[in-house]
Amino acid sequence: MRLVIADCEVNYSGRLDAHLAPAKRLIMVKADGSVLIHSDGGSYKPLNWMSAPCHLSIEANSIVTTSAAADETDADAPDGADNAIDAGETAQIWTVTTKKNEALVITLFRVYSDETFELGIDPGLEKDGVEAHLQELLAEQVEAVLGVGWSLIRREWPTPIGPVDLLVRDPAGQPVAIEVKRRGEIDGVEQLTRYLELLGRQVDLQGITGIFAAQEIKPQARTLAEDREIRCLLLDYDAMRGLDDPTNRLF
Amino acid sequence: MRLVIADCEVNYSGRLDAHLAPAKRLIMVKADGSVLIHSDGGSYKPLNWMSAPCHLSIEANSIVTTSAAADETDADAPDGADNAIDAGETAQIWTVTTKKNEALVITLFRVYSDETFELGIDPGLEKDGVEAHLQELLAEQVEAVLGVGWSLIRREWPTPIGPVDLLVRDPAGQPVAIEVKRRGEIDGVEQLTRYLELLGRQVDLQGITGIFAAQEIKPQARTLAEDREIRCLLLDYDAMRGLDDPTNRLF
DNA sequence: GTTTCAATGTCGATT
DNA sequence: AATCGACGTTGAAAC
Repeated sequence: MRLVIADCEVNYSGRLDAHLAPAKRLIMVKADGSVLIHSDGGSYKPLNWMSAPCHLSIEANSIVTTSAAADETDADAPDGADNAIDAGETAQIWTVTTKKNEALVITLFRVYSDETFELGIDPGLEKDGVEAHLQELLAEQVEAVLGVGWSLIRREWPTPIGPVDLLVRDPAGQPVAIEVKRRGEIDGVEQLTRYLELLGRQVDLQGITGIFAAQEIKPQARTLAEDREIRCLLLDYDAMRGLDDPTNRLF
Repeated sequence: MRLVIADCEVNYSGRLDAHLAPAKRLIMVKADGSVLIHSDGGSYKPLNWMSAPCHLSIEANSIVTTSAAADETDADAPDGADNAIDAGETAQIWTVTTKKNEALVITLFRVYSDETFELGIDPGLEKDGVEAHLQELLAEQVEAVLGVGWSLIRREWPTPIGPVDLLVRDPAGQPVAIEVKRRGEIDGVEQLTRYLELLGRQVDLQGITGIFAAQEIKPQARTLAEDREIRCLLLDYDAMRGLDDPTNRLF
C-alpha cells in the first residue's frame, strides 16, 4: 500500500465526469492497483477513486506557469518519492485507466509524503446479525415466534420475480408469506405486496396473506402494510438467538 | 489526518457485530474523528469504520501472553508514534464510540508508522451527471425514438407523489406516461405503477398507459412491467446524444 | 460468468 | 429528524 499526501487536482471520466479542484489530500494506492483519494472529512467514501482492475502510469511534467509556458527544464526528473518537493515547477501526472474507457487523472503539484508498506492478505471481516441470520432463526422458530399451530412450509419459496423469504401455514391451515428485513421500510412492503399478488393467483395459494417481519419497522412502512392488510411483526434478534442456542440464554 | 500502519485486531458492535482477526492494516483517523480501517485490497470500502460524530480514546495496556499474564511493566508508556515498535509486550487499545451505542475497538499490537498531516477543508467534488440528460434527450426526440405520430405533452408532469418524467401522446391520441431511468430495476416499475394508478383517476387521462424506458432493463423489472402491461423501451444513450448534437455524429 | 438482493450502505434533496 | 431516490454504489450469493 502506497500512501501519498500531496497537493493535487483530479479528473475522472467514466460512468460520469467529475472534477476535484487543487487541494491537499491523501492518495492511497492499494496492492491490487486500485486508487483512492481521501480528504480529511466526509465518511468512508473517497472523494474519487478507481477500482481494480486498472493500470497506473506516472509521468513528470513541466507546469505551465501563469506568466509564460515553462520550458521543459525538468522533463527527465525521476518519479520517485521526493522529487516534487521543490519549487513547484514540476508536477507528476498519474493516469489510472481501466479497459472500460474509464480514466482517473491526478495531477500532483507538491508531494508532502510518499510511503509504501507491505500489508499482506487480510483474513477478512466476519459479520453477525445480518438479514440472512434473521430469516434462518425465524424459520427455525416459527411456532415459538408466531404461536402454537403455525408451521414452516419452506424458506426461499420461488416466484417469477424472486423468492419469498418464508412461506408458512397458520393454525387454520392457510398459507402466509413472510418477508424478513433487518430494517422494515416501504420498499419491503412493496416487495411483499408483489409476491402476494403473484402467489395469490395460484390455485393452491388462493387467499394467501402476508406478514412483514423486521427488527425495526418504520412508521410509514407500518401504515402502508396495515393499509394492505399485511401484518407487522417485530423481531427480537437477541431473544431469537437465545432460543436458538441455549448457551447464550441468560442464566 | 492521522495515518497508522499497525498489526491490529478490530471488533465492531452496533447495527451488527463484526470482527477482524489480527493483521497488518492501515488505520485512518480523519479530522472529524471518523476512523477507517483499510486492508491492501478490496474496493474503496474499508474493512471496518466508524462515522462521525464519534469519540476516540486511546490507552496503553499490557498484553496477556500465552505463557502467563504479563506484568504491567510498560503500563505508563507514551502513546506517541514509536512506542509500540518494541518486543510487543504492550498494546494500544483504541475505543471509538458514538452516542448511539456503537463501539469500534481496535487493539494495536505493533505500530509500524504513525503520522499526522494537516489537510484543510476540501473544495469538494463537482459532478456532471448522465441520468438527467437521458430524460432531456428523450423529450427532444419523442418521434425519433418512439415512432411517427408520437408527441410530447410535457416533461415533469406533476402528480401528488412527484412528477412523472414524461407525458406523451401516442399516434391514436392516448396519453402515455414514461418513466426514464439509467438502469431499469424493479423500483422504477413500482414508481411508474404508482403514477399510472393516480393519473388514471383523472378524467382527462383515463386509460393512460405506461412506458418504462432505460439504458438497461433488468429481467425481473421487465417481467414485472410486462405483467402490468407496461411497455419496456431500451434507450441508446450514445445514439440519442448523436441525434441531439450533430457535431458528435459520425462523419 | 451474469443476475439478484442486502448494506454498519452513503449522499443529497425535500418534507 | 425522517423519508425518498440515486449511486461511478459495493459486496456476496444464487443461478
